[in-house]
Amino acid sequence: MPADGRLARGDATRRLVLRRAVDVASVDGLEGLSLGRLATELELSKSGVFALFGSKEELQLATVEAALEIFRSYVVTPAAAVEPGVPRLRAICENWLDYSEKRVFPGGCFFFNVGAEVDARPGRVHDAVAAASGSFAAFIRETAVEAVALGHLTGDAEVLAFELHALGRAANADAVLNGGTQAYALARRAIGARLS
Amino acid sequence: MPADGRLARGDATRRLVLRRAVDVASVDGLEGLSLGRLATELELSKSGVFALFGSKEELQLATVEAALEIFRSYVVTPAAAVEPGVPRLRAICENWLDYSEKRVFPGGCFFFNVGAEVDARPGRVHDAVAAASGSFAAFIRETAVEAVALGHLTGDAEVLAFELHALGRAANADAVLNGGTQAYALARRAIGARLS
DNA sequence: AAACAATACGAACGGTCGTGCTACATTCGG
DNA sequence: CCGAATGTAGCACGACCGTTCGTATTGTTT
Repeated sequence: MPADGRLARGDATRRLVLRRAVDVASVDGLEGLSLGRLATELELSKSGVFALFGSKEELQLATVEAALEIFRSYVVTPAAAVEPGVPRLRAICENWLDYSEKRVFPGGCFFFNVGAEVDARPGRVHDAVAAASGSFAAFIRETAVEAVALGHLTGDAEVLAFELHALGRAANADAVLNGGTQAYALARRAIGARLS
Repeated sequence: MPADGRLARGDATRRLVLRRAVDVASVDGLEGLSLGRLATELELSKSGVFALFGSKEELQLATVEAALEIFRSYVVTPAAAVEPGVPRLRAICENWLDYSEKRVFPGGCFFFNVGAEVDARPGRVHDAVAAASGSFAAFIRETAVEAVALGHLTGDAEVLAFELHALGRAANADAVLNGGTQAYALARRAIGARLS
């Protein structure tokens, strides 16, 4: 069962496809993903890629899942290892800004772009993206609540979490749309003021 | 020249098409706009719609222009009539949140969705969207600078403008993606704290 | 060794896309 | 009133889409 060469090979191709898929989707959206394009770029057959996922929607869902794993490994997991309260809050914001600025995905934050794409369209893809986005928002919120409980901060933790999340996303949006890094500097100043 | 029945008819059809186009694009994006779909929904011929714009890119540019006019009439123009400084800043934020919440465009803020779609793709459409978005950001920034100059507020006007813009967009994003109006309430609380 | 499962392929399907070309009313300027 | 300009329709095109099918290959299981 573990030493199954077929599954191993299939998984390797799957990973290859998904690595490309998340990059494509971060620029052209999940609708801009096309089986033919992926197959051509990776020198695979279109039907082979299709067979790997079963349908375009399944490919989209797998792409969201793959992007979530990358996002977690860059932003959430390292921040979760930092001591609770304001230090962890700072880590979340800084990791996220870095993740956006370094273009872990070439189109900027994957979930920002894809979220805006599917926000007004019902379906399983929408739900998957909303769940991923919501779980990150919850992580910020819980950390903010903790920071207040620990006496690191005063005020409304929910509003603070909303503000921090908003500032990061705005920096990503402005930087990707207009180029330059000025937006990140503005966000860092605003976040710093909120967490001092 | 003014009493040109042909041009009048052409303009009327053009307006008809664009009104639908902005609604479609706010949900499905500028790439989701298709000549065939617009023609079918409006009971026109595909080639007729095509001839009206000359190319899909021209249709997209005209759609952005039409959306900008609607945006201005709802948000910018009424706010520009309010006395400068903090009152005008409040008006901008409140008009914008209303514009998003009332779903002037069915997919939420047109420029938020379309901006995320074209942000990482070069071209004339990208430039048009970036210019529109930038001019609104500049309007907020100038109003914030004025508010500081008038002594209504202290602090960094650029950062403040960035924060206000960020809070509005985040409210739009969360509300459209997850439903409900809680995000607007959070944004209003945060904006109120920033402008008191 | 035989039966089976999974990868990957090439070819083809019906459909939609953007884009031309042609044709025909309608309405204009002279 | 006539020729030109214009709005709109019909039709066909090549390209690409997601999907299906048949098939060769390869690894696993019994």
